[in-house]
This record gives sequence, C-alpha cells and structure tokens, in this order.
Amino acid sequence: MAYRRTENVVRRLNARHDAIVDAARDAATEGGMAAIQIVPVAARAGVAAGTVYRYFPSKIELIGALVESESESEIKAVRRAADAAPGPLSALAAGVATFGARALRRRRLAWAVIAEPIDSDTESVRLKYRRDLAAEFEARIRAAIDGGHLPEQDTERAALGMLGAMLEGLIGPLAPEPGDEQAAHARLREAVQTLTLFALRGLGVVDAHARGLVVQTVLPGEG
Amino acid sequence: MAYRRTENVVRRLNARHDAIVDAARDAATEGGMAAIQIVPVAARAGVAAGTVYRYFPSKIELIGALVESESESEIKAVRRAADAAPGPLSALAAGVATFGARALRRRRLAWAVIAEPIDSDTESVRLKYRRDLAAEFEARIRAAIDGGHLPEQDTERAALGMLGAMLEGLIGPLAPEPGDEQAAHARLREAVQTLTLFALRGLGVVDAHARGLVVQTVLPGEG
DNA sequence: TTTTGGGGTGAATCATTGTTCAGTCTTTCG
DNA sequence: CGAAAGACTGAACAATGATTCACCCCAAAA
Repeated sequence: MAYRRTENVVRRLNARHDAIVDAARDAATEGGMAAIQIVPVAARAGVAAGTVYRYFPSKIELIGALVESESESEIKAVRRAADAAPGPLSALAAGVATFGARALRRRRLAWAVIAEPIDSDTESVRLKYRRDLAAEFEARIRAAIDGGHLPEQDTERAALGMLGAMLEGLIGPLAPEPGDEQAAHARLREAVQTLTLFALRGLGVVDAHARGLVVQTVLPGEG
Repeated sequence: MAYRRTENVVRRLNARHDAIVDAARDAATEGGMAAIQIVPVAARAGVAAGTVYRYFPSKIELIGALVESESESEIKAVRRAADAAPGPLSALAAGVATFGARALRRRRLAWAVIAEPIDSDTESVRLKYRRDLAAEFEARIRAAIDGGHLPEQDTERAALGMLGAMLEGLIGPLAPEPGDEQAAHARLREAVQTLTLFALRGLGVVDAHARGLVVQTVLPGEG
C-alpha cells in the first residue's frame, strides 16, 4: 500500500465536504432552492462538478445535508430558548419567537429550506425539518396544557397552525419587507412579536397575559 | 375571403380553450403542479401538443389561466359566504371557514394552486391569488375592527397569519389526512373548525364568542 | 364543388441539468 | 525517487420537457 488517509488528508476532505455544503447554502441564500445546481455550486466551492459526486451520491443528498444542517441549528436554538424560560407557557412563547426572529434574519434561506417548492424527490428531506419543528412546538404546547396553562385541544393542528402563521406572516412571499436599514431592526422585532402574539392567542392564551409573555421572551431569541 | 370565424367555430375554439384548462386542472388535481406538462395535458384534452400553443403562448400562461380560474371561483365563494353573514365578525368567520372547507375538499388542487413550489417564472401568477385572498381577509378584519369587534392591530400581518394557519393546518404537507370515508366528513368539519377557531382567537376574539361564531358559520361554507 | 385561409398535427429541435468516467494529478510510503 | 492508491477534473452523455414548424385538414363562402 502506498496511499493512506492520513490525518491531513482527512482534514482536507472534511473541509471540502463543508465547503460544498456551504456553497449550496450560499446559493440557496441568494437564489432559493432552484439556485442549487451542481456545476455552479461546485464552482463556488472551488471544485469540479465531478468532485461533488465524491462527497454526495446525488444532488438530493447534498440538499439533504444542507437541510439537516440548518434544521439542527435552528431547532437547537429554539430548544435552548425554550428551556431557558421560567415556565411552560413562556417556554412556548420563547421557542416560537426565537424561530421567527432567526428565520426573519435570513428570510430567503429559511424559506428555501423549509417551504420553497422544489421537485418531489427533494421534498421528503425537507418534510423532516418541518415535522421536527412542528413536533417541537407540539411538545411545548402539550406541556403547557398539562401544566394547566392552556385549554385542552388538538395539539397537532395547533402546532401546525402556529407554524403556518409564523411562516406565512414572516417569511412567506407576501410578507412585507422591512424598509430602510434604520427602522429594519425595530420592524423585524415588531413583526415577530405580532405573529407570536397571534399564535399564542390562537392557542387560547388570554391577550393580556400573552402580550406580557411575548415582550418578555422575544429579546433573547434575537441574539 | 373564404374562411370566417363563424359562431360555430368560435364555440369550438372556446370549448377547446376550456378543455385544455380543464385538463391542466385535472393533472394538477392528480399530481400537483409538476404534473402539468404540455404533452400529457394536450393528450388529456384530446389535442396535439402544438395545439396548446395556439391557445396559450407558453406553459406559464396556461398555468396562469388555471390559477386565475381557481382564484376567481374560490374568492367568490368566500365573499358570498361572508356577505351572507349577519355581522362583520361572523362574516370573517364565515369567509375563513369557507375557504378552509373548500380547500380541504380538494386538497391537492388547492395546495398546487396556492402553495406548491414551482419554478420562479410561474411563481408570480400564483402570488396574485394569494395576495387577493389575503386582501379579502384583511378587508374583513378591517371591517370588524372598525365595528369595534376586534382590537386595533396590524391587519396585513393578521391576515397573513390567518392564511398561513389555514394553509399549513389544513392542506399543508404535514396536515393529517382524514382517515376512513365514514369519519372523513366529520373530521374535515372538525379540522376546519379547529383552525378557524385558532385564527379568530389569534385576532383577539374571546374564546367563548369565537367558538359560537365558528359553529354558526362553518356549515353553509361546506356546501 | 372548388377555393381558401386559418386550425391542427406531432415528430424534431432546443435548452437545461444532473450524472458519469477515462484520463490526470497528488499524496503517501517503501 | 518511484510505484501505488486515491482524489480531481471537466467534457461528454442522458434524460426530461418546453417549444417549433413544415405539412395536412376542414369549414366557410362562392
């Protein structure tokens, strides 16, 4: 034998793997899922088209890797924000607001990864993210119900309703863009608050209480 | 001259135009937007591929015609249901519930026309439907606010939140399918009620009142 | 019935993209 | 250094699907 996977080589391979996923992410950030095309992505990553196939058996797997990477980091953030909250209801508020705030930060990417239409082959990998996110919300809703903070209800549909309201209201194609840079930050925060409030009230939280929860929890989520 | 567009000819031309749109609708109903392909659609309509181009300059226009046709009929139904209601708040409830009930009836088509991802060229024609629908909701929300039935709020985002909750909860990819035929009808109604209730509460309607409104209005919308 | 002009046809063409693979380059180690 | 084992390259290929167009057909009018 003469060639071994020395540590140096492994490091380079990993770096390339990541570079390719990063290139795909950049492409999606700029032009949505449709912009993830092998040749351009390869070029952006500084490799040839064929090389991509040494790292991913097909384009679908590449997209899968990207979605999984995004999914992991976003859900982790949501979970962390929720876990840091003092009670089940504020945990729910914090989680939802965090998701919204982070998605708004990188609207295009968030939309591409979770909702933008693509061909059916690629669809399944995204459903997992969507499902995981809904499940996370659902678990928090369940906890709040069990703690007596919310009325008994269909938690699955409630979680979907929350998710849909956030997606459509914040990063959907009709969602208003924040205007100038000056007001942008404030507007983003306000938008997240508005939608989070909407979702919480939808679950049956009384308005006054919901408002307090949202104001209390949206701030850390934006960091 | 020897050939004129006699009435008979015009009738045939119109019939073909409609047959092609209908074929596209059938295709979308079965397989989503991706199933709208010129050759199969043409075959379904009983014409040759080239003929489609005598009626529509491109596939995009064909999809545009389909979306517009759906958009018109759905928005008309929503408007009719809302107009028949006794007050602004029940009008809103009736409109939303009607949209939901009708969408659930033909989930796949509804999803395809309003939300399923497609290429960006075709995207713009669908935005109009989405925008019109949101505008319809927004106008009803505005009326309810003006009538003192809802607290003052950002009506644009509220309308988007409602729309998103209905879409995601009823026809989104994660929305639970109704089970057997026996229970299907009841489940559909229940699903519409659950989400409508969620949306109304999100706007600030107090729970008890909202529940009454929904029960009152969802029934006619299903017809 | 014949002329005439638009309508219809559908195989061929074009365009786009994911995927492959024969040849080349790099790295490791005796 | 030189052989061995992989990794990389990118032009060629394949598959899909929209669009075209040279030719045929049919209804209307004379």
